[in-house]
Amino acid sequence: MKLTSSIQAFVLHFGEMGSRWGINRTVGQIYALLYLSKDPLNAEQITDTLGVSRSNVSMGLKELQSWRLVRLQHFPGDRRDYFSTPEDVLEIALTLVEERRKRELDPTLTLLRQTLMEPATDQDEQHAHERMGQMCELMEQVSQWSHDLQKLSPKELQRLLMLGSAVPKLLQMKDKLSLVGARSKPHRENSPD
Amino acid sequence: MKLTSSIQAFVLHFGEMGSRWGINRTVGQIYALLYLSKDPLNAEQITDTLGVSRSNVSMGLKELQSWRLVRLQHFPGDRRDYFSTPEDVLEIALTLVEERRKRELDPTLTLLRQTLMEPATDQDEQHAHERMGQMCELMEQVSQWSHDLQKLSPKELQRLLMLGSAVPKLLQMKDKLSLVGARSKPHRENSPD
DNA sequence: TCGTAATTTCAGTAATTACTGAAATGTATT
DNA sequence: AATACATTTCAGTAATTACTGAAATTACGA
Repeated sequence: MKLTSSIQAFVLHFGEMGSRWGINRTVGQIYALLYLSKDPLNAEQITDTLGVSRSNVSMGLKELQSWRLVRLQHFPGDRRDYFSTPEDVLEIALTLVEERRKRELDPTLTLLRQTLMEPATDQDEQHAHERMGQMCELMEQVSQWSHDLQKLSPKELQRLLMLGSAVPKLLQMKDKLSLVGARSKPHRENSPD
Repeated sequence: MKLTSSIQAFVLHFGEMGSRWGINRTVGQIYALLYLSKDPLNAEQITDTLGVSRSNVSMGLKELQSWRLVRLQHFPGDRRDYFSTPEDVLEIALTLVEERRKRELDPTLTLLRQTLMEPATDQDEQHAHERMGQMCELMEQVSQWSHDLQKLSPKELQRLLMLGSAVPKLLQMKDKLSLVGARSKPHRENSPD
């Protein structure tokens, strides 16, 4: 793929942002390239375009696959692997949310749950456990949000995104309506599926 | 501060997760310690507890301040700096969302807006610009969400968190209501402030 | 303004992470 | 089963990031 100046700028930028996003430069650049490319690319094409080693591209593609951010496909009469990104940016974002939850939240959630099983032994630990409990509760909720997001249809997601700060207004509306057929405080506002 | 086994486990865990969260081990450990501590701590106490160099703690605290994740305070008759984290985990989470937006989204958004000002020169670039446009739009929306979140009261935030997958149901409700006093499709569902 | 305590800076070094090239492994074709 | 092509693995090296200790700076009280 030809690197016009604006495409190159984007690719280099993704390389630089990589470290902030928890991936390395090459992985960032590979992703940027695949994201912009009209057609799927094979490893050799990526190698040539980016000017990095073939093995580096191989490792980068494996990493991107572990994030479920690229798709592997084949063409008849060609046994090389071709890679592409999903068309839909919302789908991409959803994958990103899910994978970051797994990597950045779940391990801590596991530790917190384990730790909170044991009773606190002294004063300091008492307080520490309270704090861990608060963090745990919040992380559970965020984690649940992430799971719930995955279930939404693209349409619903798109609407949710556009809502923005209008959400609290919706909540107010809901309150007014609830006054009619009111039940006593439910712990969680989801009705069980 | 005494490191009981569960406190130590938490501190070490935060150190290890640091690299995934975009901070280094020491910064993670310092934060964990401050988060769990009942009272504010000064740099020397942190140094002693973690067994790292005084200068490392100094740099770590600066980093945490740049994230706005710790607060500096003083006690009468003591000129050392004492650090603590906010009580409210929701407030902490909000700060985190805001700072990550600044660091992980805004630079890319800036690049995309700049790039999309220029017209595409050829076929490949044409397609690339369309893709950049899609990404830009999505990032604008996510960025706006982040901004909007900052404006919510703790109460509203708490309710929003508990909503989870019930949000689409709310959307449906809204649709039904909107049928009454319906306007023609607004581009964004927020009413301007 | 001098002395002392606290903090920051920074050059040097340690530790970690990223990348390369060569060799090994896998896979389809003849 | 031999060949050709594609991909992966991995040891060695390069590059980056993290950490330390000493020196410099800052802030305050005498």
